[in-house]
Amino acid sequence: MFKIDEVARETGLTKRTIRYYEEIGLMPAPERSEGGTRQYTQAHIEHLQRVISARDVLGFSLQEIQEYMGYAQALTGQRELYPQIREPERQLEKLREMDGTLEAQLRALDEKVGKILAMKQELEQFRNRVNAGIARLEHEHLQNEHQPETKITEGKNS
Amino acid sequence: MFKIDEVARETGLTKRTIRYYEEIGLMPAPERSEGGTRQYTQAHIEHLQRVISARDVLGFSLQEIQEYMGYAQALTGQRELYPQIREPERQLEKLREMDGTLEAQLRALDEKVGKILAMKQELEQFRNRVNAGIARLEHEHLQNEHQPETKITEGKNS
DNA sequence: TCTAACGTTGACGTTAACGTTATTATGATG
DNA sequence: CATCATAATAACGTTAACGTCAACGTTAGA
Repeated sequence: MFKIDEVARETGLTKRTIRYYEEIGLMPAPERSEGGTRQYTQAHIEHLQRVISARDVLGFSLQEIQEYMGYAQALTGQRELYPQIREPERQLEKLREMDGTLEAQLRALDEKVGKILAMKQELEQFRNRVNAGIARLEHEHLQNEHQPETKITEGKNS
Repeated sequence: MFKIDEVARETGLTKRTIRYYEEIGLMPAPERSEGGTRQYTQAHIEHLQRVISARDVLGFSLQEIQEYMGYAQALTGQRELYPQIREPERQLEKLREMDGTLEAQLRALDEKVGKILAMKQELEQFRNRVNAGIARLEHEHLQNEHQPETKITEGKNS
């Protein structure tokens, strides 16, 4: 059982942010002590780390993360796969819908990876040009150190 | 030469956003007609597409994109590699600094790719579980369709 | 038990990234 | 050259994602 300050240190979030994520439903509300103090579990910390990952890495808005986390929660078993649905036909429908959503999300991730790799290539190309410039300047610098006087003293006398 | 509305259609940005990006220095200010109308070139469009990519794919803030675009601009030749610096020693220093920054950016991109792939794996795992659930339900459904009457009519007569 | 440190709940403030509206000027077209 | 769709500037509005501050309750340790 952790208090909010420890969770903040573990995750790097501020206490305000942690409460805010609970407020907007991005986090399951933790149990409270008799006095009202929030008591977090390890699962809460891991949940927050997923949220951070989605936020920072994918650049998702917190709204988008809510959808994504719906599946992540199910994945970690914090929530049942098909909760209170009794009729098997509705269950099947729901599962097929989830499969479709997941497929779309996976495709989106592939696309992102592709674009990042493209940017990487551009940056690498550019870095090569920079390195070529460095090499050239270093070469010129060497020239100037090995025969510097010749040009300067030239045409003075003789 | 494009007017702002064509640029908007090409890039998918609104006119407001295009002007805003110019305002905060995220875009080189285009030439103006005598009357003051902005006249964009193909280079401007490509520039904007890079900005969009960095914004959407990497989730960068516009501030962060400014730094990134410093290099991207040099890459497309819209800006010289080492502009008005005359002293070769300062040039070398500058180039080495750029190389360092680029290396850091490349590492950051690698890290992002890694995290995305990790998320992909989790989603794929979860999708497998969903598909297993679908298969199970479909199987049960078949059972119910092949021998439905037997149970219902059973015990009626005979 | 008392107190210092921490927690909670409002409530208002802030910043980035635009949207929207109004007013006025521009430019292609019949 | 008249006009009608566009463009520009200015200014205020909006939303997400928190920060900050005040007032008050809780908790753990001397």
